[in-house]
Amino acid sequence: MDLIQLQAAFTGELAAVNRKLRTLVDDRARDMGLTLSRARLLMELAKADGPIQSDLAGLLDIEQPTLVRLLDGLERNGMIERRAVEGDRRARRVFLTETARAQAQDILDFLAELRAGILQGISPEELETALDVLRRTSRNIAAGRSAAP
Amino acid sequence: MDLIQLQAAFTGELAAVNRKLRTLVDDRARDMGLTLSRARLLMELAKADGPIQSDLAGLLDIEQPTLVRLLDGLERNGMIERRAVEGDRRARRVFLTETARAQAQDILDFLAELRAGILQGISPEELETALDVLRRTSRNIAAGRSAAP
DNA sequence: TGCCAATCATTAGCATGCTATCTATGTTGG
DNA sequence: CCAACATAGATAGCATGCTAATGATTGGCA
Repeated sequence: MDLIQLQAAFTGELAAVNRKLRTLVDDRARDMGLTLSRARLLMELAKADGPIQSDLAGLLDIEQPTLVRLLDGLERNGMIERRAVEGDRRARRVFLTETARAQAQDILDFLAELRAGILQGISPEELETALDVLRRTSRNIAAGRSAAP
Repeated sequence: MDLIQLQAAFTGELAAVNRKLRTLVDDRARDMGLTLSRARLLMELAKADGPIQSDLAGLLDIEQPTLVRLLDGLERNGMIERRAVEGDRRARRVFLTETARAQAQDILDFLAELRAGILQGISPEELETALDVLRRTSRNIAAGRSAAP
């Protein structure tokens, strides 16, 4: 396989794994009222509760409108709440509700188990290399975006 | 970094790269009337023209309804056409139009160049390892899905 | 001080994923 | 032979991504 084909195979497989991963999580976590994106958001709040929405979007690396809809869903589910910020009437802080806080550890455990399952048989060294490749790809994409706007 | 954290970082970065990649392609290819998904479809047809829709969905590893909408869009753009199959009135074959066929090589070149750009500085060995990790992850997910339905 | 640009959240509208269902057609076994 | 099952495509409806545009505040500078 030459480099061109290898690169094509890599990007193709990247997209495929992503679709499968999302489908798997959405399927497995439906009972908990979760999806992959929602779980990521809750994990972030479990680490640091109470960010304002624009900071949270930055942490999750998604755009604000995407976050707004995620929050709308989680708020309807009673898993998060938005609270006013004193001193800035534009902004709102996001907090886990008590219910969600009680579930948070279960969700984290569930996700860790799921990850261990789908990555079983892959050595730490291989994983480290793959992670490094992904990170450099991320940086290359970011550089390419800003270079030719 | 212990294994648990490594696994979490890997799946997180996987999702992030995917989002960025899709955004990049959608941005860069807009002029050509393309998105990442549409380009994948056209590439497949450039390799082998005229599959019936369900086979094409299998090749692209997406579900039939997803394919139907992709085809609807490409058909509106005049890039593909659906033709009746003699001997089976349920099925339809998908072909590139002449216009799209003329563009196909440009699109393939464009994508190859884009891939080379975002993967620059990554050695074939690293890429091979990363690809292998992705493929094994895919298989693990597939196995997990069928194991506990 | 008072206006204008930046910031925060939201809404609207498009593109892709998915599952669940529907219609039409084909195939097969009793 | 025809009823039941299988297969092809399409439709509906949900969840997430995005960009563009709106509305409400805020803050800074002439």
